[in-house]
Amino acid sequence: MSKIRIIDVATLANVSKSTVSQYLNGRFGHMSAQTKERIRDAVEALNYIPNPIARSLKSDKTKTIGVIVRDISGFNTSRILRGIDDFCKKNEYNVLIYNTDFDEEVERRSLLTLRQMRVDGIIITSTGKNVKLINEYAETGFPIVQFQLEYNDCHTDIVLSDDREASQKATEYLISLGHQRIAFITQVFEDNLCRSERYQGYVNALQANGITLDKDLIQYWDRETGFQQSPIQLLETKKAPTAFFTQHLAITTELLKKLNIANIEVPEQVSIVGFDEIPMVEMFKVPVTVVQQDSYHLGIESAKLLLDGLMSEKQSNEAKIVIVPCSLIKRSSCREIN
Amino acid sequence: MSKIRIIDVATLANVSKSTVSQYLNGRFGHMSAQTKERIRDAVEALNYIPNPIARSLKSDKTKTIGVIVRDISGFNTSRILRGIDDFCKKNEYNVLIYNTDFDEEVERRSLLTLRQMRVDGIIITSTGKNVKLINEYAETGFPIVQFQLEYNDCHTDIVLSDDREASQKATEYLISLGHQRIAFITQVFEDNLCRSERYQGYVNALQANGITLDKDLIQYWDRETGFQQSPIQLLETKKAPTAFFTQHLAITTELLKKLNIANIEVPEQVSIVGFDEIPMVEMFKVPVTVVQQDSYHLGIESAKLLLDGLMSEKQSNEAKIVIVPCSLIKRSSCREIN
DNA sequence: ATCATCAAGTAAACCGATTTAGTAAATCGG
DNA sequence: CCGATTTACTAAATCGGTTTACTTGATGAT
Repeated sequence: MSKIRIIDVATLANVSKSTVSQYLNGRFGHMSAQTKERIRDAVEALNYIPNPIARSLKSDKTKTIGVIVRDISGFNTSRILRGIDDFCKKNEYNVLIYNTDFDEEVERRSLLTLRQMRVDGIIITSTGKNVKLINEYAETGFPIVQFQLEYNDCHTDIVLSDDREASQKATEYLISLGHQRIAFITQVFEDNLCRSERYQGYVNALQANGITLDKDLIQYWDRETGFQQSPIQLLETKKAPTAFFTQHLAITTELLKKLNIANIEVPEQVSIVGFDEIPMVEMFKVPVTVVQQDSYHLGIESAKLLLDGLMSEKQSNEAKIVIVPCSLIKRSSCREIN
Repeated sequence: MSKIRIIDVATLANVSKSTVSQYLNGRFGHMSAQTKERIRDAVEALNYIPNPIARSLKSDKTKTIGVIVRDISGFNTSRILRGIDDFCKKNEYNVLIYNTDFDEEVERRSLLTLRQMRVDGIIITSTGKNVKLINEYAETGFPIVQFQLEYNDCHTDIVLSDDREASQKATEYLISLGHQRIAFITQVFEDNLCRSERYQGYVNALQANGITLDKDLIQYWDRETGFQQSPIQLLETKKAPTAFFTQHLAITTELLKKLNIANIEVPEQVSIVGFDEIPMVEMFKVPVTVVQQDSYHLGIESAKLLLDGLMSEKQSNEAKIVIVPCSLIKRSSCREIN
């Protein structure tokens, strides 16, 4: 394999390696047309490709970015990564992926390691526990982009789904079907940016339609402890909701299971809208209507934001925000009520 | 960030950079205990970490491997990648992922690019169209591991699922439930290693149980053209199968859809076993019994095989094969018949 | 004819490590 | 006590490029 070095090209073309280097970097100012041609021929003849490592050493650029995610094999994450990768490869950047599994210490080490590896920039969806380090990176001019941000105090460029808007639209859709009592089931959203945004969207939709917010319909769910109040019980109260708006894939599926066990029919007895697309939903007993985040685009936009910064010399010092719209995928889990 | 070089450490410790380099590489043979200590302190004090790029340039090792897959966001693929990545990170190797989308030209370019990038080895699940190039790599001593191999003429190390065994077990399971007429629905399997293996497993199971193979029950399916013969029609023939054994996730789901439309109850009217786990199956109307490939382990074993080769100097010249067992996940899509 | 300018190209330093070949001082054997 | 060996360490070459500063010969202006 390619053991050909710049010196071999130089020798064959009868010039110095400096000149070949100039040629390779498109600086033809200081060479005659013939020289240029001879070098071109030599490069071709030897099938020469510059050693990127040697290049990196001198230039201190690796044409590689780091991406820190929770789990590469997540349904959304893998799509986001695909977007990031597609955009990077198109621009001849490589991508180094680091998994954190939500572990803040692993995240910290990943940040450190990636800089030691001399990546040109980092895209991260963080645990929110390394805010200081991340902001420090950003402030010292190291290019860093965050997506799916879950906390507030952020000094970096960010890419987000249009959570509030999407949540509002979804709620309004239910309202348009006649639903007035819509349960909003969420993980705790204090200090969590996108969850708060979704809550805001829900509240806005109610307000815009003159429906007063009933705190009893705001229900919490937690991965460990499950539902704060059993949704089945909730349906038995006299102020029972006619629809559920669930804020997480896991919430949607758990709810579905519980309803199934309790023999409550969807959408006949209750309607459901979920946040986040569910793999294989169309195979479910009741395909459920969801807000779909455009994960692939989230990836593309993150990469774009980062590489734009890398490729245009002058960096603006104010943090940029890119919002990616979501879409409401209507399936058969909602019905119109009178 | 870390602008500290080996020379800074050397200066602080009052030795030459050669000695520091020796120290860093654990060759303490030629230095006194005090010197060693002074260097240790200096490294610590400056928080020095060697520049991996400079290292790579001299050593011609990048501590990075390339992985070529069809699509990073596939359900199985993403898990395999996670396995590969976990093993590599544990051994301080980095992973560069290339997606091919089944495109042989993209695959060829990925192979070329990865070598130009000087990766230390490659793990690939190939389209089967670049056999020559891959074998050429292997024969020139470049470390390369293939997994989920779909063709036969292979000169590299490989990691495979135990397709034949798993298929046999699954078929025997159906037989043990009393099924004698089991339809085997597959993509064309000529020239395709794992598909042929699965077919063999099926045939073996029948044979071992004294059931004669009925060619009419071998049905082909194709992504473009769908089922060779409608499964519904097949069920109406007088030699109808009592069970389906589907060889691909897409076949399983398409079959399920068709049966649903035709109002054929599973498992009451027909039993089903699928090959490959299906995301969210437990949410299906009928959770289906499947052969599950242990994707994560497939990844681990691939990485292990490659890194073992990289880390132990002497490479054996005969290609190694690692087989990873599958498991049969029993759900409610099969019933016992008399 | 003479000095300045410019075009075309090169030698050498540099990036930050590793490795080889070598040196000075201490130790050892006889 | 002298040459040989060992110990502890270093100078310089090397990896394969990029970049800077310099050279040379030709052209142009006066």
